[in-house]
Amino acid sequence: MKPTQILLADDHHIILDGLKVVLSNNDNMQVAGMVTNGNEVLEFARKYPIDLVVLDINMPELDGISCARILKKELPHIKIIILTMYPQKSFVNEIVKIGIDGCLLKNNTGKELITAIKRVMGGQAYFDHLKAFSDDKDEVIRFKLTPREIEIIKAISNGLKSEEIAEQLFISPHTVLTHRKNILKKLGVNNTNQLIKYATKQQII
Amino acid sequence: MKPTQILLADDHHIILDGLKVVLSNNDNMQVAGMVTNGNEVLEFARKYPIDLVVLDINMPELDGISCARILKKELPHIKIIILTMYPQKSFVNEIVKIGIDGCLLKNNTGKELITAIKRVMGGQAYFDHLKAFSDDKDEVIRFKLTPREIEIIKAISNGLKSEEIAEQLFISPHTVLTHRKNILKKLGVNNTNQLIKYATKQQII
DNA sequence: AAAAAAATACCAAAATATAGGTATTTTATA
DNA sequence: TATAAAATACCTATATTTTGGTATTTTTTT
Repeated sequence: MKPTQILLADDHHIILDGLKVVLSNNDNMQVAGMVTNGNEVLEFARKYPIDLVVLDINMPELDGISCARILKKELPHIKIIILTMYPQKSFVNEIVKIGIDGCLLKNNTGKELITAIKRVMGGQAYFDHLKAFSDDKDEVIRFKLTPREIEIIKAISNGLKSEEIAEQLFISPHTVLTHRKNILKKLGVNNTNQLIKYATKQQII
Repeated sequence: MKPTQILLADDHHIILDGLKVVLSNNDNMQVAGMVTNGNEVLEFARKYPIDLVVLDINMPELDGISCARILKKELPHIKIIILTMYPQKSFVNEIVKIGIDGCLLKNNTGKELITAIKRVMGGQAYFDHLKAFSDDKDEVIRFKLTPREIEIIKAISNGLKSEEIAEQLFISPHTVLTHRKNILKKLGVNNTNQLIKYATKQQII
């Protein structure tokens, strides 16, 4: 059987190096390429016949999730496994929607990645940390932020005050205040400080 | 020559796995152990004769920097290389003070780690990303936070208000306000929102 | 023991955020 | 084309942070 052609994507070379060696020990898997951002993933996937991509979420230029979305539309036969540092609930929704095949945390052995790849190539989904990722899916959905809200959060985290945000987005300061209220409520946090910590950890910003 | 005995410390197993394989290809280096937090590093180092530790900064229980500090006092012959995700200016000072032997970013090839280890074992320091780490050392020193200030920042990021922080630390609310003022001034940020973003990115919290 | 750094405490005014609402318009989606 | 979701806007009151000061005590370093 032809070995599974795998593309590795992570902006940290040392992780790529590690992953490569881990997978190289396996006869029916071959690392076809290693790239460091989402755009390079697309370029590579359009050019070479790969079977599976291991995608880090946080990459410069084009992040893993956005990349996966494009990839699944353009080349739906390519399997996608997301490899991330932390469980990011904010993405569960997207992950399911896009049709990503597998998800696992970096806090995991190489063996587990191999298991995941095998499972996914066999047509099954692999969400080892399903619990961590979606232990309360409804909650996640309920808390889903709108694009505008994410814009607002980013502005807040940059230290802009409501009035400045309003100017920047050409809307009324009242609207900004409303957004802020909604955001706090959705995320179940009490104030902006908690919001920023949460958003940073969840890598919304 | 006896191979260099190396202890790897990172809270992400997949990185440990990767590092191990990368180093295993080298005859005069041997991975003596792999651990996932600072306390385990200390336990291991007290028990087994290791030559060098590769330390991640961000680990649960006992972080890399604190661990290095203890290690250098207790077992000064052990070389320490810090391996971190981002250049964290806030730590440059500490790194120099503690006498850490090397520093490199995870965004780096395995080859570079091997080079670093060789260099460090040869008695030299290895700060490949010295520039990233300390392109403005004076600034870093000027901006250095006191332990108390870091405590305050953590509390703020948890969403506590000044009064609550005061209660928690058994000090006057006025003192908390003073600390907050000093922190903002030291870090050159305009408000708490910027502070939290900065602190999170720099991984002060 | 002296000097420097860190932690402590207080005052007062101005600026901002938060909490409680209601309500209309625009944009997606079924 | 209905319907739902998102974005918009406003009001009032209270809570909290931020700014600009001064100053003493404790701890650390030289």
